[in-house]
Amino acid sequence: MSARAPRPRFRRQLPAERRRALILATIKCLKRHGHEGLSVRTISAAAGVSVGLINHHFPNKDELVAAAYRYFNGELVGAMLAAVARAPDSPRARLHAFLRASFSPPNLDADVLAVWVVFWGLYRHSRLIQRVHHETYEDYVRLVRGLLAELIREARTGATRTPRADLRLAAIGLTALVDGLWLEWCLEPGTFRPAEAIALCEAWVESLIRHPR
Amino acid sequence: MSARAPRPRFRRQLPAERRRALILATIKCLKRHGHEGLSVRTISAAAGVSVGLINHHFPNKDELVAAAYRYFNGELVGAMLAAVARAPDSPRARLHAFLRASFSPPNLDADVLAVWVVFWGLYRHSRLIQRVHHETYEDYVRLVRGLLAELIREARTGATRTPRADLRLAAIGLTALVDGLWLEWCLEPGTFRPAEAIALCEAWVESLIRHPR
DNA sequence: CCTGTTGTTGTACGATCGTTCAATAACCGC
DNA sequence: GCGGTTATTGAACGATCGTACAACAACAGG
Repeated sequence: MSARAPRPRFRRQLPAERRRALILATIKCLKRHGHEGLSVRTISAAAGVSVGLINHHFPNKDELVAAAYRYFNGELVGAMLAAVARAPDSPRARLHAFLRASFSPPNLDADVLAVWVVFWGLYRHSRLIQRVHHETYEDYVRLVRGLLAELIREARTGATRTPRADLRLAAIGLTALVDGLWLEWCLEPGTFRPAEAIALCEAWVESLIRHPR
Repeated sequence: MSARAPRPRFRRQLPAERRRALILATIKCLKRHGHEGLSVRTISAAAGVSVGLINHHFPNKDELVAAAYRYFNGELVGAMLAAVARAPDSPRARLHAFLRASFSPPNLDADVLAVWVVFWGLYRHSRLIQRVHHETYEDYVRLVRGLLAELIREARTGATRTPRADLRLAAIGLTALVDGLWLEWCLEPGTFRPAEAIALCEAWVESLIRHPR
């Protein structure tokens, strides 16, 4: 009665699944340990696999990190687009939905900032990261510009003329304000509430439309 | 005729001087190589000294990095305070001087951002960096709040009442706008000119004072 | 049940990391 | 000039890094 139960020591998975699991583990390590979490041993341990598996699914560590960056970026932009798409069909409601999504979990999180900081640090010295950035950031800029363009177009139906240049500067300013507030909150969550950040942004846009320069 | 010229192989320096040189070398490496520049070998090579000297003047690498952070922070805040002090004695002139200093070299520099990014990345996991941050950042916040308080006090001499809460939110918003624009410019210097950033900030403050919420 | 494919393991390697420490030599005071 | 102080050097250590690779084993198709 050799009731052998040779439970398999590991489970084979399709490359796509394993790649995704490794990407998720990379982000988890980044959140937990920052830049120090970016080692193949830390990541493979978090994924519950051996060290060598990373180089089986990715040509090298940099490619894994770049894939994680692409995934992270895509999640953010996707959440923003989805939030805007769910909003009522009015320029103000869409902007509000965008701001609400910007200043709520899972984006408004010190862990998320920690991940961004690491990616920013890699940006200057990694062609891969630069390429991923340019591929994904454009969608975000287009979204912000689109939201503002709607609002300005709506306001322009009146008598006030609004020159083209305003849209460019407005988008730059709104992006800066959102990013700056987001950064500030993540660094020191106690100093203001998310609702106040949204109010600040909406007030800025409002004054921009009512008193164009 | 033994015209021996036994030129000394190195020059002894006072600990204070050497420490300063090592701090400057650390910042230089951070600018040039980012997080990868943070190794005792890279730093000592940049300073033109041997590896062992770092541990003679600093108990360990983390203390050197923290000292570099303190120096870097001090330089920034010092430059801001000096710029404001040099300005004409009017609230608007002082704010303008602050903004001009924020959006000019040496602060407005992608290299400087690279250094900040590394320090931000260390912030969460290093008690030393956290302590230095709290010791130095307070001066900066006090400066911004002071500038805004002057402006609001001046505006309040009229009939409009301006509740206390506005100063807090105003400082938060201005800091966010400045930091966000600064970050944006360093990441992509081509999209707008420093003068436009200053104009955006001043317009924001202006609308804040004229139309308090 | 056997066989081929290939996802997975774990060791090994060379490089680099931060730190230690004995030896060295530059400079000051006599 | 001659010691004494100590800033400075450079080799050595153990730990950890990313990658390569041969051996193993899980699963599918016959």
